[in-house]
Parts: sequence; structure tokens; C-alpha cells
Amino acid sequence: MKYWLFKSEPSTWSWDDQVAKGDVGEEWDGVRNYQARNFMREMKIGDRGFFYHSQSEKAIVGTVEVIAEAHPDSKTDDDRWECVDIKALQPVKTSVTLDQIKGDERLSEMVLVNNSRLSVQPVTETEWRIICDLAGLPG
DNA sequence: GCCAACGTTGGC
DNA sequence: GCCAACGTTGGC
Repeated sequence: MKYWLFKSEPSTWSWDDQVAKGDVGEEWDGVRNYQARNFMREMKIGDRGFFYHSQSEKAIVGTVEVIAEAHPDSKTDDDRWECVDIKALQPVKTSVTLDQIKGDERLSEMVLVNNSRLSVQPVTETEWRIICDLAGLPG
């Protein structure tokens, strides 16, 4: 199993919106970046991810699971763009802020720190465990 | 709201 | 195939 991070502006698509979809989940549509798309193509059903709120909040607020592998993005006719479907798994007990992540030496290699503009990114298993710990989640 | 960083587009 | 111009993202 691999681990990922999905970034969203809460004003566009928030954790609450994701939770409201329940186990049916939702397409992670709207990605118009090749790097991000390529990561989604690598995803398998059952992979886990963090749900990150950008802009005002800048914090990891929950975990999600991939429930459908990459398929064409239904929001566009442009066949270059694909997306996966994800469903909400668990809310964090304590949100993990960008400041916290930047301040933690163990997380200094995270893509979130080094390429803040990439909206879908891989997370290593080590990083996953550290953040779950900070978030008060079993992992 | 500003601006730096980055990705994409299109002219040459 | 290069690179300038432009658009977008996201942290501050």
C-alpha cells in the first residue's frame, strides 16, 4: 500500500464536503497538472492519503482511501486529465499544521515542504506514521 | 492582497 | 527545441 497527500482549498472542496459523500466517495477532479495526474495513475484501490486544507487553514485534517483507480475526469472533455475516487476515512484528532510539519526535522523531506504547489503528492510510510502520531490517529 | 515559484503555452 | 510571456497556486 502506498500513501499520498491530497490538497484542496476548503472554500472549493472541504473535508466536510468529502465526509458528506460517505462511502460513495467522490472524484478528485480538477487536477490540471501532469505530475499530479501521474501520481494519481500510480494509485491503487486501498491506498491511503492525507486530506490537506490549503490557503487559510494549512493543515492536515483527515485521512482518505482510494476507492477507484485513475479514470477520465468527468468534469472535462480533455482526455489528458484523469482522476481517482476517494472516500473519507477518519478525521484527525488534532490537525497537523504546515508550521508543525516545517518545524519537524523528520518531515523536512516532505513534498509539501519543498514543492508547495503540487496538489497531489506521495508520502513515505515513515512520514505517514509520524504524521498519524502527531494527529492522534492509529495509522 | 501581494508576490514568488512554478507550469504551460505559443511564437520563433 | 528554446524561451519569453502568461496564468495559477498557495504561503505570507
